[in-house]
Amino acid sequence: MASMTTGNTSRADANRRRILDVALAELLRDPDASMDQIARAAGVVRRTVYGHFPNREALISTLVDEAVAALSAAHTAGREGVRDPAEAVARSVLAVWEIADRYRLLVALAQRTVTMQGIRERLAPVREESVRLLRRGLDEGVFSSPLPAPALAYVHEQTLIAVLEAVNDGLLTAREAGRCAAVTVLTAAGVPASMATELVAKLND
Amino acid sequence: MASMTTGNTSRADANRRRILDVALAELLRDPDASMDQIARAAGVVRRTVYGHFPNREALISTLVDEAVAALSAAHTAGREGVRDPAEAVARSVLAVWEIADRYRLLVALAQRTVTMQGIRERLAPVREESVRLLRRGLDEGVFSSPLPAPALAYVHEQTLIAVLEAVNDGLLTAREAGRCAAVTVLTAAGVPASMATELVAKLND
DNA sequence: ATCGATTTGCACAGCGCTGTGCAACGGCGT
DNA sequence: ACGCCGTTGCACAGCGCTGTGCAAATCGAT
Repeated sequence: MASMTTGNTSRADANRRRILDVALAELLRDPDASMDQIARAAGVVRRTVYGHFPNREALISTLVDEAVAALSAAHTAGREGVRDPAEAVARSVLAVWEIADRYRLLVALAQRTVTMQGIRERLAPVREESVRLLRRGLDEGVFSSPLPAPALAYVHEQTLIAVLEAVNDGLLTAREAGRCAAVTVLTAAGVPASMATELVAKLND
Repeated sequence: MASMTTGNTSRADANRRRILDVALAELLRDPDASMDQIARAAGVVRRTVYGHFPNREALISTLVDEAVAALSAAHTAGREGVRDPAEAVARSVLAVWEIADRYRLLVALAQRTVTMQGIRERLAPVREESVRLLRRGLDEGVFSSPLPAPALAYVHEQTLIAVLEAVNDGLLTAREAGRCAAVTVLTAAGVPASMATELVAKLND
């Protein structure tokens, strides 16, 4: 058991991975899910989870780190080498959509003051990038909103969450949802609906 | 103490009212705030709260009932006798804005599976009205969105939350925020930005 | 079959929260 | 000054969760 923290057997690794995956799903369902709920959902006993993570916070922290990394990558990949802010936002949304569940967890956890304040800090860089992009769009007149860029970023974020929830409730198929989300985010930013749909349609080749 | 639940002394009533008000604020800050936190924030001992409400759920339930009533009233008042869906939505948003904090609590609690599932039920009627209004706007071509009406309702809701949070973070003054929220909701629904700003400006006389 | 790594089962102490009982204390009107 | 009603302080049992210790069982590979 001592080497579980350092050494790497395939068995232990697989379990650790599965615990993390299940924990993501479980925390998505209930942000205050207990270690026992997570363990049982992973087909494992509570004591085993403590073999892989010293405490609850460490588990969540690992999850958050992975999510932030994925989000950051998606966000960056979406907007690199793109001049048009609208297109950058659209690409970014489509990219983030691929890791929607992890994004959702981040937002859900960031809202709870209890869970962690460190999340906001770890999330800050990618949020700032988002704000910069929106501000550029606002300045160039591509976007149009009475809201300042940081506030628009909140709208951007919550819009994604809203569409996510719609998919969750079966109101939308997962396939069309990504494009819908992109179009909605753009129109919320003040891009004419026709222009937004056309742009997003073009991105899917 | 027995008559605290039935009889009405001014003292007890004032306390009860203050407990409810403080509980609203406290639960807004942390949806899982303990009875002790709420009591102390209200300048009262925990035992006293149990004198007014038999248990935690009863307290929250009262809060929810009040909030649903206020929301329902605001929502109805906003759209009665208005033919244009866009104007109805705008008026509704402005009306809801007056009870923003209670609305926020409702949404926050509705998201937690733990707290109550009854909230969704009590919230369902007003949500359905919202969906109907959005659907009418979609059908009449006033709104334009790739999203079906129920999904658009989610976007509507989360957009309000986003602007609320922006105000909370000092990115917006409370005065301008209402109109900003209305404009943003409309543009998210596909109403051209210029038309949305003009309409909302007109509503403030 | 055996060894080492891993998981399990159980027991435990500790913490914070809920809800209740009860006696004492407070203000306020008469 | 008295009585009423609300409030307080304290004590208590119960619950669920966390994190840890330890011995037994189990799995995988040699």
